Amino acid sequence: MKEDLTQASIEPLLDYFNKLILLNKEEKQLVTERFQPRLYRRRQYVLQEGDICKHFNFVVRGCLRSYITDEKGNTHILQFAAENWWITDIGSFYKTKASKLNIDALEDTMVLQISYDNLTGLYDQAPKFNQIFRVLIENSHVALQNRLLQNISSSAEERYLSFIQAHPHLSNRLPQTQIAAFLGITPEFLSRVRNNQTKKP
Amino acid sequence: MKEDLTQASIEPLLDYFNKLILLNKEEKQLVTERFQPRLYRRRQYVLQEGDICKHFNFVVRGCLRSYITDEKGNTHILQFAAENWWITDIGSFYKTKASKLNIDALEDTMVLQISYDNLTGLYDQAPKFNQIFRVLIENSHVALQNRLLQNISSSAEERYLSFIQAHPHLSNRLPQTQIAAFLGITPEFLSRVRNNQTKKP
DNA sequence: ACTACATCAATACTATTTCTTGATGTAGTT
DNA sequence: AACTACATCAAGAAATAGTATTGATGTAGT
Repeated sequence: MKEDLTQASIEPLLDYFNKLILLNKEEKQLVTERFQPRLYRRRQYVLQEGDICKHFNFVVRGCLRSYITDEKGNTHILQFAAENWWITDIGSFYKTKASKLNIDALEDTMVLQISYDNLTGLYDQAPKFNQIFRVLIENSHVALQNRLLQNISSSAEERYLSFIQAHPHLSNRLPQTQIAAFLGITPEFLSRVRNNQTKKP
Repeated sequence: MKEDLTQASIEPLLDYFNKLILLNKEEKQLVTERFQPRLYRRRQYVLQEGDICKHFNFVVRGCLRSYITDEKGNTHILQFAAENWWITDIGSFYKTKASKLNIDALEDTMVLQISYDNLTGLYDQAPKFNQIFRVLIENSHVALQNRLLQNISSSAEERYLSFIQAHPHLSNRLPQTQIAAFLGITPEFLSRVRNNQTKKP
């Protein structure tokens, strides 16, 4: 399964913005100028704990994840970002402070990324992007809140079910180890949960 | 083969320096403060062509390589850096100019790295390090010169033999593709050279 | 005691990376 | 024209790494 990742198309990003708010030609041009394509290979870091997050990343192709590693060495996944998703450490990015998160690639991944300076420049040149990025951050916020609510109120099985409902494409694309780390259970237990599921209905 | 790369020990670096010139307690403390541990995963870039090389890197565990890619897309390896070796683009680092080299990780690799500012600070606080880094750069220079001489004067087979003599541990640790890229031949031809060798003696 | 999970270890599978080999080609000697 | 020292391409084999499954056993909270 070889795919050409070298050609980064800006189209998916323009489409994404266009669905939120219609862009004119100049605005599309600005986006094209200020976003940079970049390839991250599987297992490669996009951001490492302790570093300052320098980019807002839009995934064109592939899949990234953000996570923390606890004292015991267990990793806890905050977010997956596959095609047409955003991922960054917003706190670190806007406040220019050290991040507590790691972001890395689960697959070879092409992103379109924008630096802080380029983003503030974009805001100045086309204030409309303030609104776009506000909406975008709102969306992330809502997703995060749902996830937290899920997490504190449901069993592993329920969380698994709502995960496959919310991300049907991811559930059979990502390794179960990753899904387990997202759900907060062991891969072994996830294996058993899945096994039960297939027997039930 | 699981290894703990999360714990970066400063010991190998202190040992390394100590073998060149004895350090006192304060100097060891300075080293500890000014060098940062950092993990690079296999295939991850430490430095990319066009970027400015920001660090002097000492490999604690793992292996890095520096290389260029030519117009045809072939990679030519300048240097491998395994345990207790240094790797950086000295020109880019000291002159703060864009590098022509790439440096990346062949294995998951823990380095201790020092930034330009921290290094000049170290020179100021403990002038002894001027001498240490001079020696260190001399060593690199000699290695480079030998490599060049080898390269312009020997056949692939001879270069291979002197490589395994100079780096016996690397010759069966690195993939042959990498060694071939270092020797300047194709992996296929290296395979045949090796085959001939085993038949001969 | 029962539920909902964890931990450890062994085994089986799958995918990816690396190595080898054969066939064929070429540029520069002899 | 033949020979040497390499390259290129393609296919398959071998080695390694990553992933999934299962059984046995453990534990904290109801």
